[in-house]
Amino acid sequence: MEAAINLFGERGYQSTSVSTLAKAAGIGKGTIYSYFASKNEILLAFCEEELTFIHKEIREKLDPDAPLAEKMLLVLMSEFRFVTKNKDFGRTLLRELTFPKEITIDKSRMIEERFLNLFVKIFKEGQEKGQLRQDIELIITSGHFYGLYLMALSAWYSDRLHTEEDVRESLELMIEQALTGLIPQEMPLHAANRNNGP
Amino acid sequence: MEAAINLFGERGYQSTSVSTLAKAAGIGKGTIYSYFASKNEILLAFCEEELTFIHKEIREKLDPDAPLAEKMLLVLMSEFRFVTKNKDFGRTLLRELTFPKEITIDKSRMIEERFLNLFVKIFKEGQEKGQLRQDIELIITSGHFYGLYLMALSAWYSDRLHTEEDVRESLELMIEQALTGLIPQEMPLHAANRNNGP
DNA sequence: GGGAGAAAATGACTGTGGTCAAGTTTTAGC
DNA sequence: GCTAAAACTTGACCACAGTCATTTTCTCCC
Repeated sequence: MEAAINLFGERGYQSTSVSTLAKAAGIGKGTIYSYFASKNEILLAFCEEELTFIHKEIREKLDPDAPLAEKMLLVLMSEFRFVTKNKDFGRTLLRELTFPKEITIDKSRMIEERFLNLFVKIFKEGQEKGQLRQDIELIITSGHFYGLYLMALSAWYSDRLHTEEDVRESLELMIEQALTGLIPQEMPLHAANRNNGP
Repeated sequence: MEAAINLFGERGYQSTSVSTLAKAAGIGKGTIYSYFASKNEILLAFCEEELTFIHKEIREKLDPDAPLAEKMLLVLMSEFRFVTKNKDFGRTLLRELTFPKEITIDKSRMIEERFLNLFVKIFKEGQEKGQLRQDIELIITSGHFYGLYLMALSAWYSDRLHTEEDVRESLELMIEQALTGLIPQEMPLHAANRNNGP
């Protein structure tokens, strides 16, 4: 892991071969594969270590009295900044986290669960403060926001959003939409659904 | 492309090597790389062909008078079924579509744009029928729903949702949340935001 | 028809992730 | 202290994606 952090930091993830990594760590290549299921899993393990640190940092920055939208934006943008600090690193990590191979499912889920738990915790506080509906499943709501985060990342990787500022704006809008809802606000849901004309 | 469709169908994407594909097509391997930037781009090209067909099918199934939530669920589930028909195929495709390498950004964006346009079209109809707020940017709303779709797929690939039925239920809940909003419905946004206790 | 130059096709070659049979070290029982 | 089994380590080896110098084919003008 030490060697991995150094080499990935210096030369990037893609251009560090497993053989090089093994040599730097002073062990055989095969040994690496008896501790990690694939090269990508090394990345996940690295990410898991970092995440502890990042999440602590986020918790410190979080103002408990801030509006829910502001809290979520802070969390999502912090994660965004971390994961896109290096483009290749982030892409590989996200690919493996979001659409994991069978071989890395366990590690992937463990990491994603950390995100989701952080979300759930924030939403629970929100519910207690009356900022959030009581009749929703928080795990679904967390998934909802995780989806917005993925979308923003995807748009950034597809060059549809060019800068951090673009990402922030899009997230802000999507969060606002998620909180206030998309149907016309003066009209209850069942009426809106079957309305056939302006 | 013909050879690709056959071989990917028979042996799967991962286990079809580019050399094999070239031999089957009766051309040299290098020739393939003068038409496609990478092996993954062949997949994207294949997907683009299929998408025309899938989208036509979706448009036929869409009841124009159905509630918005129902329409979106139909669209998202159709895409889900298509992309997860074969697990490996879908994973590689989604990885490349959602977090593309520089080399495939163009093709990726072209495909994603088709999705988003389909969404925008549906939302525009929704706005005309008064099912949707007038004061929202439809492209952001489309992104919002694309995010929910990605989340559902991710949960399926991570084994957090096991069956198609699980995916449908989660999507249904998330769509409902997106439409009706997450803040308490009798309370306007600005009041909810700074409320400090139940 | 011929020849020169552009365009397209090719497959031997390279570097990589991942495997596994053989080799080495540790552990446990006597 | 000795031995046998269990646990761990290893690097030669494999299959594959992607490259590029060379060869083949096409194009167009005289």
